[in-house]
Amino acid sequence: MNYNLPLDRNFVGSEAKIEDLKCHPPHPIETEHLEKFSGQILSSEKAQRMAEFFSLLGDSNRLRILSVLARQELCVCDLAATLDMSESAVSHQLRTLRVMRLVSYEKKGRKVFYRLQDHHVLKLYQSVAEHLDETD
Amino acid sequence: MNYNLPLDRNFVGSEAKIEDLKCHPPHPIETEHLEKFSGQILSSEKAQRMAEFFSLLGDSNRLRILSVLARQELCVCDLAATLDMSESAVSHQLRTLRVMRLVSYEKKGRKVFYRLQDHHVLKLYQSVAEHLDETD
DNA sequence: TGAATATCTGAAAGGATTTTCAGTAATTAA
DNA sequence: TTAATTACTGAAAATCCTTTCAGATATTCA
Repeated sequence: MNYNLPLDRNFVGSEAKIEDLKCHPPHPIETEHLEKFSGQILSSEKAQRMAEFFSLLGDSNRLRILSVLARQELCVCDLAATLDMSESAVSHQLRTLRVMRLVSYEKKGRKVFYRLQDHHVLKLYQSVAEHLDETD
Repeated sequence: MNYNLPLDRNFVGSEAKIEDLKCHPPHPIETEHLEKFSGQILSSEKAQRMAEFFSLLGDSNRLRILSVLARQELCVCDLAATLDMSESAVSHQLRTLRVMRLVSYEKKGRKVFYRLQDHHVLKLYQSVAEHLDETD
């Protein structure tokens, strides 16, 4: 991703109630403001857990794995062949998805079949897919 | 396995070819199934765009920035003070959020006030927050 | 039994991302 | 006008992630 859009520095400033928020001297006024809703700011701990969840879906190969498993359960080697990934890479990603309880598995002979476990992600997936369709 | 969700338009794909599958012996039953769905796998291009979107939410500091902006617009230095981040780090993150059109900004004097632009993310945000509350 | 297959694993390589650092520019205050 | 404040930026440092590589184990097949 390349984010190289310059900020528009010729922005026409509008009249504002700057007295509401002043950074200096060290935030006497807005500190009160911030305290008012500080109890509603996402805690670092919860932010971390949410970020981990979103990050799970933040990899194209993991998304493709999930999209295939949404259709049918598959063994590792079929997943690898279907997605054109190495079996080792697929296995590593499946472990991540396994640990985070997004997929479950069942061993059959020397193969291991994986399937979706968390159907909640499908709704997120669909929601974002539609969103991207809209804004394109 | 079909979970009966209208996902078909999300699966624009051509990557699954039965002859690519290399499990030995190839599974007769699964192979038939795969053929049925082979045109519906998430394409690499779309997977990439979806992954970029999810990755945006896959950082705890970006999530905390969004959670604060969900309550009120704020300038960079107040964001930095509130979130205990350097102003530079906040500025870098705001740029990515800006480029991806999740926030907009307005310059007032020497301050730049940021606010949420894409309220779609709030729904995703709340959805995952609730999900994590459930499963804890 | 020995060979082939399927999967998993840790470590290292190779990338990508995030923060810090140092500097610049614009605006305001003294 | 000069100093202070606010925000942005590129480059480097520090982190984090993903894949490859080189085995290891278990299962099936001939």
